[in-house]
This record gives sequence, C-alpha cells and structure tokens, in this order.
Amino acid sequence: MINLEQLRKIYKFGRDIGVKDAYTLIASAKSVSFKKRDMLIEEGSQKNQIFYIRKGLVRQFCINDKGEEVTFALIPEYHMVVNADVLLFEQPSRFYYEALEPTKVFTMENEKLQSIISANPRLEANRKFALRKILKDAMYRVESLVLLSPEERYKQYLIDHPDMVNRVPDKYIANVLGITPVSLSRIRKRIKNHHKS
Amino acid sequence: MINLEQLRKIYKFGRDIGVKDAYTLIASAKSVSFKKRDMLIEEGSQKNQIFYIRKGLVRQFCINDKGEEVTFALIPEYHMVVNADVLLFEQPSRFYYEALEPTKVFTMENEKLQSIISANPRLEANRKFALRKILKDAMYRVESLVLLSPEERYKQYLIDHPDMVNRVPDKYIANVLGITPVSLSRIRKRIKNHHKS
DNA sequence: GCCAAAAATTAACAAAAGATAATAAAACTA
DNA sequence: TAGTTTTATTATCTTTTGTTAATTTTTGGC
Repeated sequence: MINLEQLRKIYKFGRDIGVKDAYTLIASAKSVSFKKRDMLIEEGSQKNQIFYIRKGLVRQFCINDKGEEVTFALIPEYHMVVNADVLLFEQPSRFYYEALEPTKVFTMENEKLQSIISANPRLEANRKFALRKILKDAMYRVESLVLLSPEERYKQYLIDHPDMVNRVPDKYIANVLGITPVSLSRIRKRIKNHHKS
Repeated sequence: MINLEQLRKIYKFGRDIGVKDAYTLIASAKSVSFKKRDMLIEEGSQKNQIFYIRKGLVRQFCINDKGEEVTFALIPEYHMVVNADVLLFEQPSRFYYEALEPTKVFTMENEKLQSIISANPRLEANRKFALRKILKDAMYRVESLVLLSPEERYKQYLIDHPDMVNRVPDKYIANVLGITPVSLSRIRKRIKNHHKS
C-alpha cells in the first residue's frame, strides 16, 4: 500500500499534481519490480509503454555495428522512461532498457495513459509538465554536447549527477558523454593532477 | 492576404490543423519581416515570443568566454523558433536569433498563444504536434552527437539538410555539429579523397 | 568588374582522443 | 577468503582535433 508521503515523493516530477489525481494514475498503473539485469524493454519492442521509476536505476543502451554495447542514458528514480523510438519515431525500439539495480516502477500502456488523461482534465497539466521535463533534459544535453569539451562535459556531469558516479561503472558514463572509457580515465587523471598543482 | 494554398504550406508543420483553426491563429499573430542580419531575439531578452518561419533562415548563436560567436542551431522555413531559455528554463536568453536571409515570420506572445489554444480546443492537438516535433529534433540531435563521430555526423547532416550547405557558411554548420571550422574543412577533404579511390 | 571583407583551405604544431593490448584494481561469487 | 570476472588504468601507437596563422578562394558591395 502507498501512503501520502510516499505519493508526494513519487510524484516529485509532477509539481502540480494533486493527491487525488495521483491516485487515479497509480490505481490504473501496474506496479512492477525488476531484478538487477532484468530488461524493461528489449530491442525490437513495439510496445508503447511508459515507466515511472520509483526506485532503482535503468540503463538505456544499444548494440553498435561492432557488436559492442553503447550506453545512451542512465535513468534514476523519480524519472520517466519513455521509449522515443516507439513514442516519437514510430519504429521498433533500437534500444534495450536494463535495470542496473533492483528497480521498482509504475508502468502503463501509453494508450491507457492518454485515455485516463482525457477523462481527467486536471491531469493534462501534469502531462505537459512531464513532457517539458523530458524536453528540457534533451535540450540541456544537446547544449553540453555542442558547447562543452569532453572534459568540461564530465565536470558538469559530476555537478548535475553527483551520485551517479558511485552507482554505475565509469564506462557507462563515458558512453553517455560520447567518449570512450579509456578517454574518460585519462580525463579523470588530468583533473586529479591539475587539482593537485 | 493569405490564400488557402499558402495556408496549407505554412502549416505543413501542423499536420492535423484545419484551415479554420489556422486562420484563428494567423489572425491573432503578428506578421513580421526581417532583413538579413536583423535580430529576432537579443541576448538577455525575457520576452516569451514564439516565431513561425514562413520564409527565410534563422541562426541561433551565443558568445563564448573568448568572445567568439558559436552557432548553436540553423532554423529554416516551416520551423518554429522557441526560446528554450525563456520558455523552459525561465531565464534570460543566452542566445541571439539572427536572420541569415530575408525572413518572414508569424509571431505571437506565448501567453496569447496559450489563451487562444485554451479557447479553441481543436488547437490543442496542434500544440502537442509542435511540441513533439521539437522534442523529436532534440532527441535526434542528441543521438547523432553521442553515437556518431564528427565525420559520420557531417555525412548524416548532409542527408538530413541537403540544402543547408548551400545557404550558410560551413563554419556555422561546423559549430552546429560541435566541431571547429578547420576540422570540418579537413573532414570535407577526407570525404572527397575517399570518394575518389 | 574591381576591391575589400569574409570564408575556406592549408600548414605546422600541440593536445586530445581512438584503438588495442597489457596490467592493476575492484567487484562479484562460490 | 580465494578465485574469477569485470572494470579501471596505463602504455603504445595512430588518428583526429584544436589552435594559430598564412594563404587561397569566394562573396558581396560599390
């Protein structure tokens, strides 16, 4: 059972949502737990599912032409997992979504979510809020990739996600920043040395 | 005066919009023309204006710490200009928006746009459509920056924006791709040579 | 068409990044 | 805890990029 305190925390992302509306959503959502290394979404999936991470950490990755895994995003608790391929690009998912930690989510078919929102106009504001958050994150990331050097990008990442570095291997973070693990290791060394002097 | 054919073309971006609704919007929008090098938005602006480019080309750029202009985006006709700083990040614009060609836009205060949409529920679908387009573009760009090398990124850019290369200096495109103009020149040379062999 | 300004290319060098492999450190498991 | 596996670091070498400046090419205005 979920109490009000938890509810408020869960809906941290939805600044404007009321408790009643949150209940409406949660009541219709499936609550699912994933063990470490379980897949939330497989490559090729066409299912239009939306996840909300209550607890845990999800890694979005694809397999490149050399057969290597490339981590594209690290998505922690209080964030949404939306599959852009299915939701926006109307194509099968090119990405896997894997739980890196024991992970608890609420999940719902997008169609169902949309019909619930239609039936509860107050939720519309929340949908807008969630979409804006996703857009903000994407914009912010474009900015850091275009305007910052890899080293600056890593420093900013540490500021923006201070806990992430303790939760996942560096090689995942390297991929997210668009560089190789070897290069990240060198950047870390460089920063350490500059700091000493 | 604007005829129906023009209207359909203008609203290319709004797949689902009806002619009546388009008129509602256009009737309330200001139609503005910019000469080459005019600024649509200045750095520091707090105005929450939305632009729709009917014709022309807009360059979004900022000034970096060395005082150099860095082009962040190139926005051609049939696209929206939204100032993410004001609209999403609630801060003064860090960017300039400059017309690179004689440019005609429709423009409206975001508040006004929102109230018109509230009063015309059919427009809601169009708002969603426009927002999704912006999100798609941002996501696509993140992907190309994270997963592709600069050379691959340039090749993809040529495919996605085949006309852009004839409309703007290469140095702007280099910035958009997150590389220096010198580096882009070398990439172009490399591609030309590989193609020959 | 000529001239001035802007842009693109090239050169030369330094710095950083990619690739691959070897080694060291850490994390996981039996 | 010992042993295995994974991850991080380091080394070596190649490639690419950044930086700065010189040179060539292109563009735009008169």
